[in-house]
Amino acid sequence: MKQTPLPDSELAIMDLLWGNEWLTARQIREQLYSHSSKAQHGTVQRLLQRLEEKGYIERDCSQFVHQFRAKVSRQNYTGNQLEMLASKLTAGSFAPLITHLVEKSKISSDDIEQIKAILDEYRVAGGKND
Amino acid sequence: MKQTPLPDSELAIMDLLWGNEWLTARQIREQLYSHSSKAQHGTVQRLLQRLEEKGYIERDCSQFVHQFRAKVSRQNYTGNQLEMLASKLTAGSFAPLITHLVEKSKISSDDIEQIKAILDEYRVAGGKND
DNA sequence: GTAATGTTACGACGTCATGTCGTACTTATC
DNA sequence: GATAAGTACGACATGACGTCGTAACATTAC
Repeated sequence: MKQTPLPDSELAIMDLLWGNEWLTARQIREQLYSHSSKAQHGTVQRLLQRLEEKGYIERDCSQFVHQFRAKVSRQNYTGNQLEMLASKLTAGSFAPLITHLVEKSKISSDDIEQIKAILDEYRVAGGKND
Repeated sequence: MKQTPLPDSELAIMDLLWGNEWLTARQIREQLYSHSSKAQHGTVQRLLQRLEEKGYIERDCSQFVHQFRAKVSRQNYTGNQLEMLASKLTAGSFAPLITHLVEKSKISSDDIEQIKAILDEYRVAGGKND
């Protein structure tokens, strides 16, 4: 499944769906466009439709009022985007990125500890391959 | 300096400039458009112009034939893109990204060792906070 | 010096993604 | 049946991208 980057408007919807499963179009609209009480009904419907076409969400049509739920998890999406970025910019190697980020202090100490823990755990649990 | 993501055509040029400093428009054109011997002169010029406007490259106009060089390093650009991705998708934290990559074995063992080394060195040397 | 060649500068355009709305149709409620 | 709420989707304005063409200019060859 080719995961093209999502435009902001669609990502906003995914954000909601990643936080609550089974939302209706109305619920989404009320959270994203609560202000202007115009006809943005169509807008949300359109975005949902596009997200469905792309395979990012699924729809329960069993009721008259459809329900929507994320089909691709945030982790999955985020990971894929990261991968694409890395393969596009650094031939797939991440070490240079991390180096840069660490040097620029862009990674918080918290994050560093967490990442170290992750890597350690991997070594213990996973062992090597390739 | 706001680093918007570069379109593919401009990224291709950056790729060249990240590998060789001071290229001329002609050299770039010959590597990117060697085939169709049409009038893509203008294309490369245009792209170079846009890259310059965005601050990604600089131009030496002292000679009639201008020379171009990357002003933003690959590391810098890549790091920024990664940052933007993280802030957009994971509230700025990198740990989830790394987790995903490790779990999917997208990071090579080599990379893991390198990253661990980087983080260790940081802890010893830097000891920052924020 | 004039013509021919190579170069820069940039306006313009077709195409496509994005965000948006409007309208037509469908189902539920009364 | 009439009204309200919802879905389906065509349409459009805007802007980014990749591209070219042409005008203006410097350099080289005659």
